[in-house]
Amino acid sequence: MTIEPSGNKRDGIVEIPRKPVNRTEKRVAKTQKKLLSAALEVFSEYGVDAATIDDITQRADLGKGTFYRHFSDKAEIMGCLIDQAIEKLIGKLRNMDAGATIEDALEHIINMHYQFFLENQEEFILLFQGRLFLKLDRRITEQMEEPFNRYFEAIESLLSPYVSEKMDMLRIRRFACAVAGFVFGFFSFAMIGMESEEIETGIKPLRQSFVKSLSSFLVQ
Amino acid sequence: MTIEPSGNKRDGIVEIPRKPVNRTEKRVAKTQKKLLSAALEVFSEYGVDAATIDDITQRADLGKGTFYRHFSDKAEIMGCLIDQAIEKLIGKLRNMDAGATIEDALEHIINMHYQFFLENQEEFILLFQGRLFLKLDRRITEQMEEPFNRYFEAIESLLSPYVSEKMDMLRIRRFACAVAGFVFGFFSFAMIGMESEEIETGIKPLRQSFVKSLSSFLVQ
DNA sequence: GTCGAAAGTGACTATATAGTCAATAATGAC
DNA sequence: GTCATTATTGACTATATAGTCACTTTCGAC
Repeated sequence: MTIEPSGNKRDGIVEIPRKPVNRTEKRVAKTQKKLLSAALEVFSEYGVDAATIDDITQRADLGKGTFYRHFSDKAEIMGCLIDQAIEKLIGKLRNMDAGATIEDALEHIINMHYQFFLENQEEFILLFQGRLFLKLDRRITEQMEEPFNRYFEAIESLLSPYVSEKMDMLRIRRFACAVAGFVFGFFSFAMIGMESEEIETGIKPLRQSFVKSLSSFLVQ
Repeated sequence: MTIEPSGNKRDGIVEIPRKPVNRTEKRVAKTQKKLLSAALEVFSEYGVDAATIDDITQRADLGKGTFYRHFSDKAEIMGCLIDQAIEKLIGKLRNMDAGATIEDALEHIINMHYQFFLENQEEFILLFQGRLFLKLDRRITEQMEEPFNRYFEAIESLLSPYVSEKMDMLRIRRFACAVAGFVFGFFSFAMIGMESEEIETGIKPLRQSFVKSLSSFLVQ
């Protein structure tokens, strides 16, 4: 049983990860999972750049060689984590009640981001770090942009029912940027001087205002 | 003439940087400036963690030892840059026309952020990176938080004239977080899929809506 | 011009990290 | 059980970076 070092979802063809059947496959899956969750912890604690492979394998309680059997380098495991996090966030966005108004839809989007932020602070930090890779290194960026585009597309498809035919994709993209920016930005800045409960009570009235602004922007 | 390696504004007492008088002082000032601007470039290109001292000194066309004569390490020069950037941003915020309405004040805040973003993309990236140091390493964080607090206070003092007496500081702080979050977040995300002109046309209607919502939030 | 003091230099050392690989352990097929 | 296959290991090498320091250059006082 050989593991393709770069055999993850990010290489064009999506690999169907069929359920592990025997002990070896289970062990491999368990090892990969340990590595991924250790990397997530370490990346969000120290930052992606500052984190070392040794940090990851020590946190995972595995030998260093094992890391290189599963991932070719730090960028690859980072890519997998970004993918995972975005999928989780998109999953939350998808399950929306039918027959919702546009305000409902917007509330839903913001609430789901908030929930994601509360439940997955490490992933939240990771996504924001990933976001900022943008200007940092073009090579990593291009590899990174694809999952973010899927994220924007998820927001767009949620909102397209409410949007007039004439509104072009660019306009919706702008809108998605604003939502993502507001939600991520608010929580990011809120972290500086606010306790968790404060964030909750603080975001509520702002969220209402924001929803009003955005819906009037969309239907205009 | 001796340079205190940690003799910058960040250590409690604010040092008055009197104008250089002789050639030596001019040379020192020039060297420091070269180091700072090289560091700014390098940090925003590669990321603070990934950037090395050699990157900085090579970019500045100076010997490595010179760096250590002016700054004790990377964190210190980073601190100076954050300070500088925040000061620049606060400076922009301050010069507001007297007799402005609350909508004017909000517009002004958002416009100044936008201008800062356009004119100082490197600083913008740096501040956002600094912002995220939060969860990454507590030691660096505490050193970092002080300028961000000054930033929040600048926003608060701009808005306090319009706010009812009963509104407590915490509430205003929340508001400042939301504004900063929205503006920084929007631009950060906008970078992913938008050209510069698109950002400008994209932000405009959102800004108007946002201002309306926020002012009603403040005066309520 | 001379001289003392401070700024600037870059080769050097010490250290930390990435990535390798020969050896070991676990597993499945028979 | 035996054996072939493959996952796992961690000591090892190669390399990159932080930080130092003896030396050179620049400057100002006289």
